[in-house]
Amino acid sequence: MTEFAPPKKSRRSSGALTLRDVAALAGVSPITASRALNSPDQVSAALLKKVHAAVARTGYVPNRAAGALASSRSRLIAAVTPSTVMSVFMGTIEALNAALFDADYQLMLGQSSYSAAREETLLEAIIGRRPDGVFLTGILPPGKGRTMLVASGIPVVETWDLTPTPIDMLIGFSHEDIGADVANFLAKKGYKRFGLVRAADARADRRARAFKAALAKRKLPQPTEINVGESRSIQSGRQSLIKMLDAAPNVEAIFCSSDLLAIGVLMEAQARGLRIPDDLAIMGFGDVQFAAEMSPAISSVRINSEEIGRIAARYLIDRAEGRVVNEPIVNVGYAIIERDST
Amino acid sequence: MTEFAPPKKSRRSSGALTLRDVAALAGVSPITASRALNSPDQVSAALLKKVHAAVARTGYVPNRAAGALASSRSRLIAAVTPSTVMSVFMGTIEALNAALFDADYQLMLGQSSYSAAREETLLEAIIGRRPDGVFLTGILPPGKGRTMLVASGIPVVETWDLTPTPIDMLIGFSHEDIGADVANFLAKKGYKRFGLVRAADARADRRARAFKAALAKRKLPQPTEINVGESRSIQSGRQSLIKMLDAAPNVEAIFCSSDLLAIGVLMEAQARGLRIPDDLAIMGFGDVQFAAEMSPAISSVRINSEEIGRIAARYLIDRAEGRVVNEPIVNVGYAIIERDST
DNA sequence: TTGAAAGCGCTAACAA
DNA sequence: TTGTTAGCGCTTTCAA
Repeated sequence: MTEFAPPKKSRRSSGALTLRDVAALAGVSPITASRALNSPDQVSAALLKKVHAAVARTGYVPNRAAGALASSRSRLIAAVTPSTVMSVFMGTIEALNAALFDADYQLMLGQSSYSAAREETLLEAIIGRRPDGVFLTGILPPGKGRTMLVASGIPVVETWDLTPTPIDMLIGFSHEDIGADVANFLAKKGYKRFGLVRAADARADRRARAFKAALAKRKLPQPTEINVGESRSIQSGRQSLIKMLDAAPNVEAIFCSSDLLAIGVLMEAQARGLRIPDDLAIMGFGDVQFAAEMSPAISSVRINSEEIGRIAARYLIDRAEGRVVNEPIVNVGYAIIERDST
Repeated sequence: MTEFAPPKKSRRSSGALTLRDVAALAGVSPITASRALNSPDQVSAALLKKVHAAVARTGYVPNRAAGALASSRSRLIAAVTPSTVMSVFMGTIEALNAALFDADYQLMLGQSSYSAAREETLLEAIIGRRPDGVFLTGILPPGKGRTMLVASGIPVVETWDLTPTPIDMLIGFSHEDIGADVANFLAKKGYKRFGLVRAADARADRRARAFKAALAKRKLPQPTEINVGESRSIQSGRQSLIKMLDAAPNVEAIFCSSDLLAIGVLMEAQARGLRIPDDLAIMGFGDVQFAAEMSPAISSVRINSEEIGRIAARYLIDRAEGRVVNEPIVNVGYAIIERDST
């Protein structure tokens, strides 16, 4: 038995290569190997080269769970999104993920659910990973989940909405302003009888309320409202128009809470031979790619969802690295995009 | 100074509550507290109650990074997906995530890119987290990334394709069979002049090749092919039809590599007054929700993308918990859904 | 610039 | 059933 026998792994070891092995191979101490990988400017060129050679030879990949434990920095960001396959939120998540990746952070994904209990479980699972930041789609209402998150001290960004009482940082826009602006926009075009086709979510609710208030202010009649519940499909848009025409045959302009619903309304209108926008005007929300690609192209409210993701990434990274975020509340605004359907 | 002074945290401590604190509060040893939380049946009812009370009182959330390090089990699954916002892959990821959540696993998301270097960086970042499993959208070609993944020993599922040489587990279907089946399906309907509108990806490529081979076998003329590159929008579908009609004015049936392209082709055809399917038949791929909701409804190839996610979750969890997966290669198949466009 | 010692918060292994 | 001890693989702290 020589002194050069391969290191005996203890019974508990996972058997994988460790920094200690690489350091031994390079003839340096583990801490020097660590520095060579994490802060190379603190290590002399000669040792740096030796360590890199050892890493290349062995294919060593540092264990970040160990690093996270020792340094209290996980380089992990958790995002919570609603579970809607084709939702407008995907653009945000992709932009967020791309920016995080460039800064060597990882994204953990959690799907929020409508059950409060599951939501708490999700938040607890997230906090258990000790992420350096949490991205929330929407704002988190008071409750046990919010309390836990606040208590954890983890930096949080809430998004897609505005509130005077955010947990921490906030990147969004005003749904009230949108509702009012759309009402005024349509009223100025001369429409007088309005319809609302909307999903059952809190943000759509606030847009709807502001829409109605703006009409009232103009002494215009209140809109006929069709609530499609949780569903957000083209199909439910079609059915909504059927119901709408039943309840209000002479409706002139419909504001939909998503582009998908707007497309459904458009298709049903076309199937019935209604001319768009002469017989019926349609306004969507979200401005997803194919709203513009329909014919006639659908007018919509554009949200810069990628920008929300990019700013969120920057803020979360800044906070993770101890920097102060000067403008923790950002209103990214929106734009009414007028196309052929209004 | 009494013996009951609050525990002094060392300078290195993150300051957060630890299992040790909870154990002290409950009057038990840390390992008993650990067992109370992880394997409650090994602990007496009396101590269990005490520990739970202490947890509830303090709001303690275990640090899973520490747990992962000690147990070599991260309860983390990494998924690699292409970065296409509205892709058909989202259904798979959502199903995967939902199933993992129910089993108390977390999902880490990585976006694959077209650059091999970035792909390696991504894989290295993933391996660094020591996930208990890796989900890959598609199959990983030979290269450094694949070598690293194999060397890591982490269970892997490749998906959405079939190959005789998977890294480990495989859940997919045959793109060759689809190409041939679609060709035969359309040929049997009497179409004779074909078109192919397709994105530049390997799987679409194999469907296209099989499509052509099947036509050749039937002594039918080869299709006119329009390659849209990376783009997958409705807009590029529309433009493809313009080019197609330019190159082959009397094309009768077009097979598109995605439903989005098919919708574009459909819209452009309608704009030109072509009757569907009399003047032109259209077949999509993916069978996303709105293919069925267009009018005319678009025929497509249905893939059960949720099932892929569910099976992948089950397999990965089985392997993470030391169980053997008996059928590591699964062909989930597909179905040609005939609607109004063919 | 380099290293030794100690410890991050948890669990495996062993013993009582 | 409960506890003691000794790590998991890394980084912080302090000293040379």
